[in-house]
Amino acid sequence: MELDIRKKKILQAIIKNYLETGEPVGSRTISKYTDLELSAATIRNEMADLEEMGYIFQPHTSAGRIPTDAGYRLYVDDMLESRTEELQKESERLHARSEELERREEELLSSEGSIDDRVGHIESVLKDVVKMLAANTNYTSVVSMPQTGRNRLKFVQLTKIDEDKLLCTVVLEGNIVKNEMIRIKEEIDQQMLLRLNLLLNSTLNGLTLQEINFDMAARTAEQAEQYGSLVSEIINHIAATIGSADGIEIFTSGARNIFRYPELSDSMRAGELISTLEEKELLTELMSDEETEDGNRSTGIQVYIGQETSLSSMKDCSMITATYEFEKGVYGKIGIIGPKRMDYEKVVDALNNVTDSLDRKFGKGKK
Amino acid sequence: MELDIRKKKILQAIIKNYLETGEPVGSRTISKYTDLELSAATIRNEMADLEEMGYIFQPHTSAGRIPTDAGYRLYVDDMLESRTEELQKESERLHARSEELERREEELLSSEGSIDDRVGHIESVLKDVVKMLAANTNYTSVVSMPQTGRNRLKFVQLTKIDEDKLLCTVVLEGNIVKNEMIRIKEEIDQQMLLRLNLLLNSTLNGLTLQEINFDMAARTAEQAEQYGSLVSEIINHIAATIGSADGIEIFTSGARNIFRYPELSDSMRAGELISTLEEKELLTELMSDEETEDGNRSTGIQVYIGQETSLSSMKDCSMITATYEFEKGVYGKIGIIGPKRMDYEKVVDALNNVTDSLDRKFGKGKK
DNA sequence: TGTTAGCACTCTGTTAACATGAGTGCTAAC
DNA sequence: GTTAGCACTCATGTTAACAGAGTGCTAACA
Repeated sequence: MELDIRKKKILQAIIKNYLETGEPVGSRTISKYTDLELSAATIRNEMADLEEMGYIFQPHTSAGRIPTDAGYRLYVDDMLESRTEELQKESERLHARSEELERREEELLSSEGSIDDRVGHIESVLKDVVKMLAANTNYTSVVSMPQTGRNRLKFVQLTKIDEDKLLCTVVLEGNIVKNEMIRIKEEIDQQMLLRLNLLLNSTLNGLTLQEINFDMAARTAEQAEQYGSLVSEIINHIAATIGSADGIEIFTSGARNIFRYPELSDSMRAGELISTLEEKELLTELMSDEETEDGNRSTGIQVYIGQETSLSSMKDCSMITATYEFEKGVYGKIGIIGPKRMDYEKVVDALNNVTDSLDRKFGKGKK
Repeated sequence: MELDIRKKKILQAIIKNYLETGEPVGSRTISKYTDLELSAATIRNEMADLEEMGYIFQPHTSAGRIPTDAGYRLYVDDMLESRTEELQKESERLHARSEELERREEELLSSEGSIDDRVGHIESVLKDVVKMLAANTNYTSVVSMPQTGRNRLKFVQLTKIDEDKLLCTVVLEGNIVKNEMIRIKEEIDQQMLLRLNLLLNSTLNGLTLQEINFDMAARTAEQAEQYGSLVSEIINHIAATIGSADGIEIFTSGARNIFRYPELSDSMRAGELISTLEEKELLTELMSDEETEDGNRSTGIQVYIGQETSLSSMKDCSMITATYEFEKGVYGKIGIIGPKRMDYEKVVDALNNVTDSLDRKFGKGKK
């Protein structure tokens, strides 16, 4: 069987209607809803075909039709295609369309000082953005802090805080900073500290977690004379620190929006969803900046429908993510989680706007 | 009317029964449940009295009775009293009783190195603890990072990271560390950086946020000669950093446990609760380490029943918090949120155990 | 005077029967 | 290929009946 234009139009009409109402949609509705001027009976025949092709299904005999994941997929792909075309042709119009949204974002993001304060405040900026996004879309939204690709060490520094405490500051490429307080057994003098700092920096600079191994820790420790054991422990700590930076930090907002959608809000489903949002580890996979080279990568928009996320807790959800650039080569992701019948179009627009703003604010230099 | 022993026993029986079943409890049940050997009719009379006194109420005519907040209060206060007595008399038994619980905690908390790694890992330790607590109690649990009382500045350090970036590391009393990346307009040499560090430390050391005002920023800036404007901006950043440290960091776990309790799990209520758990700001008040000097302060256990939290989202919940000591004088709180009919006794025990473990691990030196 | 048995009354939750309405598939006619 | 008509199915909502649990009250009892 072939998916001709008419079938596609009907499918689109079904989906659009279902997105709006959330109710199974019947042939009569479509007959009136579209400009196809077809009777309900005809539509019924076409719908039977569409069902056979796997794009729609009936929740029970004698109910209207609901899109399947495949149906959504088709719809979304079409939408994304026309969206990117549109984007290329007249990106301004896109902005104008959600003008109000953007105005609010601008307001939120613009607050300049004579020092560029962008780096220190990412966390709060992202929290604000994710909050606003959730409030504007009525879906749950999620953002990940920028992730350094390989987490190369850029700079280490030990500082004496108390007689028995050293502060170990680790800066990774992409200017991710981590601290660790280390308690030491015997006091250490400033002179020695300076030497240790030099030693650590010269040895560890530019290395990734994988490259800091037992062997080199031992060799470095040797050079530190009587502080050998201390140094090797410090290196362990540094490795652990880098490792912990590998865990992506994620913020969520608008979890309660789940309850707006009956298909997600029964105890079981909602509980599972809330869990994954709270524990965040499970979201890591979805929010990590993996390198896929499919067509949509250009706009950075990625759509996961139902099972496509491979998280069982999200089998009734869709998720849309977009990538923003923090520093050159350092990306983070921002996403929206909603019911499968979410307003994909609106969400894609909203995410595009947000990432534009973030890119302007952070990455690609302000306009 | 007087609350004699018999009435108290009946009230206790009602509450105990309600905690177990979650159903309104009737006179017949009590007549059998207690060792008072009274007929249902008698109990009914007493219950009418208890209702008049405001300790119990009927959800509707011809239903059993449910405790009011006042009823719970009475019950909890009695329980806490006997608990602390018991604690003083034979604290070992208490430990033995929840032996299994404690074993798990110990396992979780004990992992020693030759460097004392306690400081760097609080965050992960607390996350583990809160997770375990939620899993063991089947309630939602919450923990706050240690809060420095007044957030005095202990140490500042500027470090050059790139030509145009300084890393500003701020250490507050209680060894809370904060970083901020500052982008500067013109490069600065090491010599000058050293001087700025000295200047900043000598000026700001020991100050709280309140004490860092515009006036002194100006005076300090003067001393920095051509870097005056830079210094005053840096001071602003430092102030902001301290300010942000005032915001308590809170982790939650087991939010989904809300759905175990029907009285919390309808969309409205659950949504509101999830929101306050997600946004955390609202919890700040409850989790901040204010100095009350009521009796229960000794054990650090605090119980909020229903409206007592003053959060409307938690009007159907109870919350129990306990205080743990991180460093001398630096406390954090750990708490449990559940339905009003939660198992107060079990939760108090669990919290006592957890804070004991944390104190042993962090504060009062390992045993 | 405190306690108890008995009884009428109230409210909830469940079940069954029934009507309604939306939607389908199929057939026959256009 | 399209449409009108019709019988059939299924979910939903309403109503009535009924059992069960619990109360308050009264009268009897120790």
